[in-house]
Amino acid sequence: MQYHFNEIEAKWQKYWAENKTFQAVNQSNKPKYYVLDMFPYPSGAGLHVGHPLGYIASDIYARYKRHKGFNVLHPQGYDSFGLPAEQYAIQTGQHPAITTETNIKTYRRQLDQIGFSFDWSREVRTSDPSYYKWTQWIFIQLFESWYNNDSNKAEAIETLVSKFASEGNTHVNAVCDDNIEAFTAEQWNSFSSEKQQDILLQYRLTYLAETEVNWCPALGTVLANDEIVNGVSERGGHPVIRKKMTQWSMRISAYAERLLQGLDTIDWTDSLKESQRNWIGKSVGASVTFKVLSNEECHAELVEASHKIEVFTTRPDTIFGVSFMTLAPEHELVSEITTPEQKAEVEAYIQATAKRSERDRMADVKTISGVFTGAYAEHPFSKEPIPIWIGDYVLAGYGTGAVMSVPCGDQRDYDFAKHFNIPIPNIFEGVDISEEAHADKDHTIIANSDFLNGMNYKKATKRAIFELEQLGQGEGKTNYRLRDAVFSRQRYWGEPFPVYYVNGKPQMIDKAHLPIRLPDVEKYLPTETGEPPLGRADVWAWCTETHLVVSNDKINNTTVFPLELNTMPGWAGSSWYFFRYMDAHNDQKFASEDALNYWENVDLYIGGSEHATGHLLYSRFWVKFMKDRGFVNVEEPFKKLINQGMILGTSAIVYRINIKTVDASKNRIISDGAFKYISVKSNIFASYNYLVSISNNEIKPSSTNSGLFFEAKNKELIFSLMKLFEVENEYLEQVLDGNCVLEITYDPIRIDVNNINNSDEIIDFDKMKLWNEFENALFINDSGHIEDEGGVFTVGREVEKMSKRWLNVVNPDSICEQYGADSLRLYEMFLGPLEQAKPWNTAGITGVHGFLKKLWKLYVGENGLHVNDSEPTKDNLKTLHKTIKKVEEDIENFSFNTSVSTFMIAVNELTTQKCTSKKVLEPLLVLLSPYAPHIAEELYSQLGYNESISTAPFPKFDASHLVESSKNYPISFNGKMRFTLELPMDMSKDEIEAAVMSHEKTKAQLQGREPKKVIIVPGKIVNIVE
RNA sequence: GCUGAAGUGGUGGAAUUGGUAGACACGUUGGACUUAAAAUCCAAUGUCCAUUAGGACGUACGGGUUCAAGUCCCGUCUUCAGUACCA
Repeated sequence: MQYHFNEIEAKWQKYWAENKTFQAVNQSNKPKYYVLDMFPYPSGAGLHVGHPLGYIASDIYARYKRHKGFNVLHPQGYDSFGLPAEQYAIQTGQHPAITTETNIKTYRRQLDQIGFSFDWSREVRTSDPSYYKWTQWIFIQLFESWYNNDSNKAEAIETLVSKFASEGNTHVNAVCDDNIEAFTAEQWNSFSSEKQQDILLQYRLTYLAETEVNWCPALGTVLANDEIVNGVSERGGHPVIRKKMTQWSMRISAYAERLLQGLDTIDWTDSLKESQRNWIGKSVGASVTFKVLSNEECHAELVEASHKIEVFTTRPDTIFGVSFMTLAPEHELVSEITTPEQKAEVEAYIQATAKRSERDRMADVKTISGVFTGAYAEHPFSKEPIPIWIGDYVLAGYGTGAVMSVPCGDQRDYDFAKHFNIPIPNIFEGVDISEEAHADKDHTIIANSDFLNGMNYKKATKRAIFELEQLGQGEGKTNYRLRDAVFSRQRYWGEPFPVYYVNGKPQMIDKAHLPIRLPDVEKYLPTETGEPPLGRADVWAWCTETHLVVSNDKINNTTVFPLELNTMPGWAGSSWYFFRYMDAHNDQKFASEDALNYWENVDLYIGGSEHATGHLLYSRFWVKFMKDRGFVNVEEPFKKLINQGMILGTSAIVYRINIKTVDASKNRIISDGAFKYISVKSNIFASYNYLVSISNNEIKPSSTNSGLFFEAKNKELIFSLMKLFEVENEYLEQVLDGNCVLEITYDPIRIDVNNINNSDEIIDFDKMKLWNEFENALFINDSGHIEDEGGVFTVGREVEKMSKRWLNVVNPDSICEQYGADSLRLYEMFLGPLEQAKPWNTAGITGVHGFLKKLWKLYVGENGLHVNDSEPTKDNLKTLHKTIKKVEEDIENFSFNTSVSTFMIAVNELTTQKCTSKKVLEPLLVLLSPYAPHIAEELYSQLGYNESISTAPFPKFDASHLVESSKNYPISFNGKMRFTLELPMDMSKDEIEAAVMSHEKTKAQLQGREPKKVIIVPGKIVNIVE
């Protein structure tokens, strides 16, 4: 009986589906374990072999945990709102829901054929109204919450309202908008409802705010920074302008500190935690207020009270080193403080910066630019006037958009000061600042700084803040880089907001009436007036009497009101989906309390590192919010997280050859295509091996750049090349005379990797000729013959990102068909460490496939099963238990590549041992089952079981089988291993030394010399030092 | 620049605690079986020197610690990823 993987795999996939083998239950005596893959977007292109890598790893772990006696939740679903479906809809008019449905079907088929142990009964889709109903519900909860800094958590907005009503807002310690007016309880109670709503909006965790965005009028949409290249849209090259728009925002900044602290409680990689830390960007320092001196006279008595510049600094200890101030060109005070003499220059500078995109400004770090405003600020302590400059190295969006410049301690300030000849006072004891700024704060003593003299960074900072507070001109402050997150998208294919507007004030629709379904539109583009696509919907108004979405023409602004036209961003649905899997069909709650209490949070989360600062930060924010409001009882969504590395493609390259004769100075081309073949045929392609061989292995053609490959100088070679290319005689003579040079250049051309065999050779030339480029082409094969096709033709290879563009995409469908899902699963793991990026090369899969065949043969012979009840030998048990130990350790460490090797070694050994014992071969199947579940199930059933192998207990490791009686000692001389010696394990050090020293090879090695020292580590090594 | 990861045969990679570097595979070469091919099986395969015995070199580079270094320490270089005028 042979190993018919296709039949076996189809059979077990059907069995698992019919028997609901992997359905998780919400009540169990077993301990729970929750394994989750990052939410996939079902793209139209389907899966390539890179996609399932993480799924295979998590599946192995999930299956392993089932063998270990856990109740495992391992669900899967789709983050099915998103741009590609919308783009497709814009182009074709096809409703995105239809495209999405089709794509999901393809995805599901591809996932099923790989044999994942997903519990599909819990599938969720973000675009399903029964799901986004709860996304809308959470949005409303955020709207109805504020962040209380005193209790350090989010609270219901009612608690804020009652505070306002009883004591006004002056004692409220909340995370809110800047520049909020103070009011008393009486004032609050006398405010109109509209005014009250306006005020509350400044406190809510989701709020409407004016945000500056990159608006592209031609596309009618907002673009992300990386969608803009050189100030125009990447797609289409349309101009982009900065525009203020009213959009929903999320007050994630309220959670900055908790998001930072929480990182210490979770088991994520350092690099991931580090990028979240960077993103949150906490800096501790002080805010300092500088008074602006009046324009007329720079005397302290004439300080104009109305103009103050607030700055944030991490180095209040260096405040006596301030020699100028710099404002961002966009800073609102710039126009007010600029003196008439400087006005023209300042305005020109502001205009020039406005033209540069934010990205350009950031990319260009070298150019120092700025303008003096003519105004001066007063130093809070020395009362000296300080010139105020503007410069585009100060960003409007960070801190207060203004800095106190301390050139001696900050390199950018230093460069600026040098460039504009501003004094650079030195306030560090014994430090030379003639060449560059001195940023070190740990080993530096402050000098020339009045009351800070002689203090170190820590002391001086404390004192400076204290003194600033005394003056009322500053205080200690912690600043975060993390900005509130914009939550509105001018798109169609996303969650609609449950929001309508009364007199322009947002109102939440009552939770009882959710979901608010996405309306139909006849086109998926923005409206002519620049409104989002939902502006095209005819039925998109809210009736407060019937609680229904009604036709727009019923809008009367008394009972029927317009609905929100934006939709939610992609991260809305993905920020909480892991809770929905716990209770996917609940229509009363997003998940029942019982389910939430049982499953808690995700134990193991696997996905790509591209979500480091998006999804993984936002979902942590939402979970913390939901915890605060008592909806869930966990503080973090993902306990352990692993980033799988990208699988890269191995592109196949052929070299298009150009032959020219040029004059000896190489300036003038004498002939370009003066060859018979070129005049007849369009293209000549050379094989990699040919190109390497004619250059005597000196040149390896680059796969990415075209260029001069070869210059023929050698007469013999010239002859052979001319013969090969049938160069016309007139040139032949000139080349031989040395008047001309034969020059060969090449262009690398990628061809489909699926047309390459295991030895990097082209399989099918006819298939290739379907591409224009290769039609009628000629091929110089490895042996140097020009042929229409055929011969051995080796391609060059280059590792690059797997993408259609490079023709290096390998589809798992064809792998499964040719080698089976178990081979695919094993090979993906075998490629290398999970976290590392590594190239895919289909050629190698024969190795793991051969292993599976060998495994099969260990159990099944030509006449059926040859496993029996014979007692295992000592060797059998040794092999088994060493495999158990290694595989278990590997799985716990997510080192799946090494366990595949371990399986290979085990099967090689057991085959050599001719093992037929069920007592060894059965546990081996359980070990293998997480990796290659189909073959494991099949052989397990052939051993006589009617149940699935999926919950068979994981074999117990017994160390007694690994105890060795002897050890093959490496005998080293001065650390170099010379020979090995088999010695009993129970020998003492002295006995070992005696045995080694008396050995003839030792004597030969020493040649009579007396060793200085003999190092013996029993059970490990012997080292003789001469 | 900063942060993180990494650098080992022709290739993917192994060596988890400092203790026989290159496991396990791919590829290559030779052989068996076959009319032939495929499949399968066997053997060799880091580089160099040597007929053999054996020897020298070898984990990006330069130092160091140690009886012993891919592994630890110092310095340098390179690659990849993320991030960036963050005050």
